[in-house]
Amino acid sequence: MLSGDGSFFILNRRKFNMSYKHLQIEQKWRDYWKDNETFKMTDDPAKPKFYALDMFPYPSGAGLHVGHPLGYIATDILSQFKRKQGYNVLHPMGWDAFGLPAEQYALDTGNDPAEFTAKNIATFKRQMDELGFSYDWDREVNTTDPKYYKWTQWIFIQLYKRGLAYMDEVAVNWCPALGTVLANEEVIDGKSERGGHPVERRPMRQWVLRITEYADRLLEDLDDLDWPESLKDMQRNWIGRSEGAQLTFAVEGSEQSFDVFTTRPDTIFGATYAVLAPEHKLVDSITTPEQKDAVAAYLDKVKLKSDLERTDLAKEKTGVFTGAYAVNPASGEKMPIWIADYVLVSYGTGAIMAVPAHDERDYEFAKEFGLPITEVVAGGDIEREAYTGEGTHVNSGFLDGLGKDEAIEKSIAWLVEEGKGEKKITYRLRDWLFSRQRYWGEPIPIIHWEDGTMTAVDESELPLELPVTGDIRPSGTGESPLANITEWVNVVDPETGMKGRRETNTMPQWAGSCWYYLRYIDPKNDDMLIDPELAERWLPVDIYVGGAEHAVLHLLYARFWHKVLYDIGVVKTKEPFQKLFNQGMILGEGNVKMSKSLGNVINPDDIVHSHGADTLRIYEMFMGPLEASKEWSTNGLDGSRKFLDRIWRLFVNEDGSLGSKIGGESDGTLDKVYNQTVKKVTEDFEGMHNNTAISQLMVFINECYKADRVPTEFAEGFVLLMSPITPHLAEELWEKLGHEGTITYVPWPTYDADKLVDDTVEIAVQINGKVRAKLEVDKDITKEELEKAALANEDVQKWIDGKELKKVIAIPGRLVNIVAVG
RNA sequence: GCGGGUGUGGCGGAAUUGGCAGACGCGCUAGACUUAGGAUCUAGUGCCUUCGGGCGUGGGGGUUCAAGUCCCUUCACCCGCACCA
Repeated sequence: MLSGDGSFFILNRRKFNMSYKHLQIEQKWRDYWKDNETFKMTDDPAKPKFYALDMFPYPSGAGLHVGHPLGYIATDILSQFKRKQGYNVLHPMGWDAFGLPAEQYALDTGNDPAEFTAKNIATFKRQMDELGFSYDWDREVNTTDPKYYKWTQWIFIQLYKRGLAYMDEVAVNWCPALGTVLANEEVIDGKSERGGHPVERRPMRQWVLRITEYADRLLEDLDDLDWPESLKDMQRNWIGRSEGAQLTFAVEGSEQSFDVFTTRPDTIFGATYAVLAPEHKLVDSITTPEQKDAVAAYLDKVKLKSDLERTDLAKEKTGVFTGAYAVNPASGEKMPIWIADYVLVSYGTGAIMAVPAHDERDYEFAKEFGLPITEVVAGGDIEREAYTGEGTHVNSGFLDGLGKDEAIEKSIAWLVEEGKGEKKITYRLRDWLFSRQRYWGEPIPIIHWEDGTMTAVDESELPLELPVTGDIRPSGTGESPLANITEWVNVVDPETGMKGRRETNTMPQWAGSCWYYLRYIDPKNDDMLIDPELAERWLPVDIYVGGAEHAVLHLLYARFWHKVLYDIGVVKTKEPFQKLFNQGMILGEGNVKMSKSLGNVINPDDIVHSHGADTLRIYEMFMGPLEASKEWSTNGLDGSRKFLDRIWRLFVNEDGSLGSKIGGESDGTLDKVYNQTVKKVTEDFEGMHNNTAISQLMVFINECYKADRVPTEFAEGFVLLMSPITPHLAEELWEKLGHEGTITYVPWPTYDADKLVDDTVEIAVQINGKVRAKLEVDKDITKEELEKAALANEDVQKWIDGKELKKVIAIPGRLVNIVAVG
């Protein structure tokens, strides 16, 4: 629509009020704010603080689309609202700028990812400015800036020093054809997304963060957070705490043994076989010579399956017998040891005791391979299916006759006594795979020495900068492209002369976003991550708004780092984000996702041009509740613009002077609706119910149109109420009302509760629950008087004539309900 | 399968503790103004109706003087997790 005949704009000039020139007005105030540094935050300890945070974006090449600003508008409204309420507001923005797309783009075009990123950031920033966001750009952070990632690296070193960062052999997606390791999302159906080459699981030495050590605290501290319950549940499920027992099984005829984890140690007498995950380290050593070939064949088959496929193809159980047996510590029976991929190496101990009578998966497997099934809990029919319900224990020796909870307790006590097991808590949460074999990320500040030791880079040498290079192609060895930059990789200890090699892995995109909310508070501090006094004043974040797609990973990782920083005394709060809000999505017309391929992406630049930034802001808030997914509607957008036109016509005459209705003292006409509006808008902004706040503002304007005049006090109050939503329009009207300078810090209007109620109220009278009449009565009427008045009413008389009155419920201020029969 | 959520006019959505369902906007209808109207202003707009009224918040049942709201049951859709021992 920006190309060609330009008819779109001609159309819109006719469609909308010509005297409300949004392009001029919006530009004028953007310039004013910039020239006067209106939104620069100066910390005033005398004021209460408010920290409104958005999830900062990845600056992609595509720029913003209309879905992006939804949450940003909401936090901006809250920020502008709080400023007027006398808060010191911290409302910053920054860039999560490391990440794969820039690296891919650089590979494709031969450009430097840093240049590409800088260009994208400039576009995002321009777009945000044009939407009138009140960010303090002096506090902008950029995760790819060495001054910023100096501290990301510093945090890594603290993790390393505390034993929370370690190296381990982890299976990764290795693509031999591309010579690189792929992220899970780059692997589709076992093939590489780029080129469709085969991908295999291959163990490599990786950095891992010990987040599991914080699992309990991450779980417990959720309780006190003001987050959506569904999101807290997602985190709880992700952490997946599970109580049970760990017990040891001896392998018959060998010195070896293996541990299993079970939540049902009480069913131990029903364990008729054991299963190891294919990757279990005992697999090789216990397999008997006769079974070697079968086991090898099975392992080959499994290796080609990705994690996803292994779970997808869940219908049929597969497995192979090792030839070895374990001994059931309770019954003394021999249990064949099998290998099957329904047991995951990454959960528990990677091995299970199978109780087919009381576990659906074990039951299926036992049926498939003809393994024995022994009932130990009565109540089901194990001929037909596994019984997982409650029941009395049978065939279980000393557990016979007990119920589930008692049996669990007693079995654990017995295991402990016999030295064969113990109580154990297991988590679904796994340690965090932290290294990436990529160029465009924070270098991990570790040096591997030729004597086999490794050390962290000295903190005084940070930041360890990412070397600029023209060649960021994969090294081909599975190492990151940094491995090719010999002058960077190779180091010599100046004191001992020992040679070493820098870690070539880089950090994942999550790293920089784990702590950015801290840096906004003290963005230019070169001596420490954050000044402790400032941290104490500004934390926790009062409101954090972002998409639900980050419900688990980002929010869990950031909480983890925050707790580590708490432990080392950097911050004084246990949690970073006290209150969190997930905004919904904006869908294209037809309720489909906006996407390039569908061609239904709406670019905010176009709307800012055609309708104005204020229209876009108010429309996105008026569409519906912030948390809901909503369909974009051009008609709805026009409606929002019409509302602004309506305001403009009320406040401004054709010749640009202050509207002729505006001015003077109140004659009482608008008192009630004005005070209601102040009350509702104030409460709604506080609770982020911006859609209903706007509807109340519309009600007020409708009433103004019906009134002869709008007193100055109400006109000014209204402009203040509008200003967080439509800041440009509000500034312009504020000026028309005769004020100089910005409206930003003008105190928020208050309401007079006495003006909210009339002297008389309308009361509905129901007969048998149906409204049959309305009464106009004094607001302070008593219950008895109300009842009398209702029964005396003509319409009511008509309805109850000849009937027996069973009961009359009269509630002053609400209604009267008369129960009559006959 | 497990966990969480949502179902209200033609459409987006409002409705404190259970107390007049449908605020506000879009759309639609009529009138006014007008050379003109996709502008503006005013009024109307849940459905049915024999004009008395009746029926209405996904369906069925219940509690209550009173249910969109509470309880039971059922259906549909959405989100997350998914062989987690």
